[in-house]
Amino acid sequence: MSRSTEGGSISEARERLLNTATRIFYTEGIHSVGVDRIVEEAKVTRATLYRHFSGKDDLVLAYLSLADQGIRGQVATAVASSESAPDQVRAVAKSITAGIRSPGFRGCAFLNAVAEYPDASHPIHQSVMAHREWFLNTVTDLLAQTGGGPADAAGRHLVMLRDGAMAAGCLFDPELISDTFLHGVEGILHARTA
Amino acid sequence: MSRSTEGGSISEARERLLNTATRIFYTEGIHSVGVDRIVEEAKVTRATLYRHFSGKDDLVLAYLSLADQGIRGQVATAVASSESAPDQVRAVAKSITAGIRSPGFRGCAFLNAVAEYPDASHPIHQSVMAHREWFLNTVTDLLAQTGGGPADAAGRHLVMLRDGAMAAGCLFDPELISDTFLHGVEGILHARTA
DNA sequence: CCGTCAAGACCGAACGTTCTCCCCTGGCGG
DNA sequence: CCGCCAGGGGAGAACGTTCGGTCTTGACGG
Repeated sequence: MSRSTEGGSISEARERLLNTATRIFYTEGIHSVGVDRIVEEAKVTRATLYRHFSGKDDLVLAYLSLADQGIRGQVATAVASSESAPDQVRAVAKSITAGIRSPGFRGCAFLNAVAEYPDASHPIHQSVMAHREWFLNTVTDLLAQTGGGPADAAGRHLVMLRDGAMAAGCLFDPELISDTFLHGVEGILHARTA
Repeated sequence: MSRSTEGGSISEARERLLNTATRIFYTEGIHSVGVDRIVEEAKVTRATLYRHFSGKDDLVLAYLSLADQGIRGQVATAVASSESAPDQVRAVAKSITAGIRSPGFRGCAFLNAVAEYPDASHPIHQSVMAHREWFLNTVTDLLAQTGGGPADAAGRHLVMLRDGAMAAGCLFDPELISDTFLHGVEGILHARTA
């Protein structure tokens, strides 16, 4: 476990910092927590934080980048789990509801972040936009493979449903939200394969 | 214009304060703006703010209450504009897309606020929840009047679509979002009246 | 020797909040 | 008519705390 070979540029303190920041930013928001909290709970000093990140914004960017990687992996796993395009869409939808049902779910990290950074020129806002663009393209491509012509409208429909499910998933019964979402996805699929 | 009779308990400074707070909180978020900004742009002094509100949180609550009143009025107008239940749902949906299309749209004031106040015990969080409960009940009642049995699932579906449309409306082309949303609403209606 | 980290002092600025002082206006009693 | 005063509002200083960020010192280990 202490094997830090292979490149070796990975700092253990940096990892603790990023994990702590991820947990706190996700559950409590960004503007409302100061670097003191993160530094304290990560058991590092301020100097260590600023040695690894250029500032708080950079830490937030790293947090979102980590979340982005996680979701991309999750989608890739879901797509790899099925053969047919419709089932791949269903698998992606199921992975979303799995997140909504999981304890500690606090909504979409990206939607939450963009609510705190409305300025479109801000790097954090742009990071959110980039993630959303990737996700829209990914599900649109997936839907296109189900046949039934251009999937742009269906892709937007699916993303809209996902955004609503993610936003409400921590404000309402997660089971009902998940059921409603999956039902809506089946509707989108049915409209294309019918 | 200076006629301030009739009760006269309405303070002109308070109104300026609340309007300014509404504009700034909605467009820039809550935690990221200080009372100094609001006080300055409302052309009042800090003392005046604290004479009318018990603190910043109270001002935020008043902002959300104002937004709540606005939306309730908007829904009431939409419902009154049509005779049949399906057309009333369409009218409500159109009023939502009108908001999304309007310049300066920054998403749902309540979803944005709750992203900054994840703590369920916080009064601001609870204020958002109360608004959302009212909205869900309202659209569920409306859908129930279209016939087709219990409308709980349809109501949740509609709210989910609305949440997604409001969340993405300021992150993507508002016209495409509006079209996608209205198309989804027609789908919900079609499933009930078919 | 050099990079990493702990520990903590320190900075200027902004935070939410409270304070005092004074002006202005309107109502009321003498 | 006049004097008084209560109260809303403006102006601004100041409160103590926290913010994000920098700096120093010294211990440890490759």
